Amino acid sequence: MSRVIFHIDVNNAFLSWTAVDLLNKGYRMDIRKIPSIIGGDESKRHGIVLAKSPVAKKYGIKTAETIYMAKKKCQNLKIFPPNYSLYKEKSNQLFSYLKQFSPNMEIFSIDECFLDMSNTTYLYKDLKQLAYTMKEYIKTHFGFTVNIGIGNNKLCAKMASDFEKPDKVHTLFQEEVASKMWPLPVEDLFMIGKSSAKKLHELGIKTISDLAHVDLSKLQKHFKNNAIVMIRHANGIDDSEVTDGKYQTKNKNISVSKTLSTDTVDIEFIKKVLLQEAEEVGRSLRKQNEYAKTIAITIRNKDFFDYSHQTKLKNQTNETKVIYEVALDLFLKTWKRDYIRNIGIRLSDFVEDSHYQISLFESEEKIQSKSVDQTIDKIKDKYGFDSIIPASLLTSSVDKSKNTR
DNA sequence: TCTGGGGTCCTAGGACCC
DNA sequence: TCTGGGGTCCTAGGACCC
Repeated sequence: MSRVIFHIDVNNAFLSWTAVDLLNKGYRMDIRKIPSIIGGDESKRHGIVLAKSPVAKKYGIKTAETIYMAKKKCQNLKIFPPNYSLYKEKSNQLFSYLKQFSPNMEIFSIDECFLDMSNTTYLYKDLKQLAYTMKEYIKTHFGFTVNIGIGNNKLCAKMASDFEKPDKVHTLFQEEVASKMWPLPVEDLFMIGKSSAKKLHELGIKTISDLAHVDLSKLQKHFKNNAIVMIRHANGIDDSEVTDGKYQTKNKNISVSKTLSTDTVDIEFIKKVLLQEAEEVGRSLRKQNEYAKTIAITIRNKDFFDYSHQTKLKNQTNETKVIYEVALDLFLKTWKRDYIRNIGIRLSDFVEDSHYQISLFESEEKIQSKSVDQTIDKIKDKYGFDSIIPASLLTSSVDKSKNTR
């Protein structure tokens, strides 16, 4: 019994959603029809392209390139700031609509999901027709367009939704792989990024067809175990399941990082940033009721060189104070005294309970610190993240803007 | 010229143990 | 002077995704 999977992908999600919002607010122009982008704030050194209109694409503008470059390619480019809470809202709207069509939906990102339609054939005679119905409903009721890809597995569905955009339904069934997917350049294949594409080209592998027919042992010399997956993908083979939210577990790591307003060696300033970050990751971890065994700090210097350092704790924690102290210690041990552009904290190795040895008694101080966290979390749940700020942050100019994408 | 942020997964290499 | 091998755990760094 072969499976049927849908992949639904919002066209230029951030830009489309901002366009819909502006139109709702009486803005006269549809920014999808002009050269426009959603871009980060250059003054805060977040100056990259987050999304582009089809017209901007015609100018050669690419996602994730610098706004500086994008402006060079198109003089009259219109730039709009991102609005993450709006995007979350639009995303929820879309997913709650789609969920009615199958009990098995996997949310892949804020603007993409998979629907396993395999066991719905008794409900819908013509699944391709159903996809068109969904697409039209979304367009007329929500105001933005999607691409829907249909295939016998997740990979094919995802590749299909990427074919021609926007506002299209495409199929990529097993028997269509050779005609529809093999002619494409190898870098179009899911999970072939810049680095793999470069190596493949050097090996004379230019198309997905080339990759589908390459000798496994030859490829393994360059890609190790990954070669197997690459060749399977090139042949349209993928056994992975659509995993419903109820099986989707909590995050396996939680991280936060901030690009500073200027490159700095000011340790007092860095301490303030670390404290704020410890508060953020600690809170996220407490929210999923887990404790971290590993804490890491990540540093990016002014030359864009990244380095990191991590440590495994004897006793897992989710306390802001402990996270901060460990992170600061790691930082001081690692820092090369170079000018810092970006600093972050990452928590990983989660466990569900806080039980550890030395349980004869917890120190008074520790119990107090825990109850402080609980109190702060409660207040922030009620009044918002910025309602309580550690005293030492009140005088700092740390950028508190958060990215929810 | 200026280059975000938050995830997942994998691998190389060192430490350590038997 | 030449000197095992395997397993496991850990860290750092990289590739990829949106």
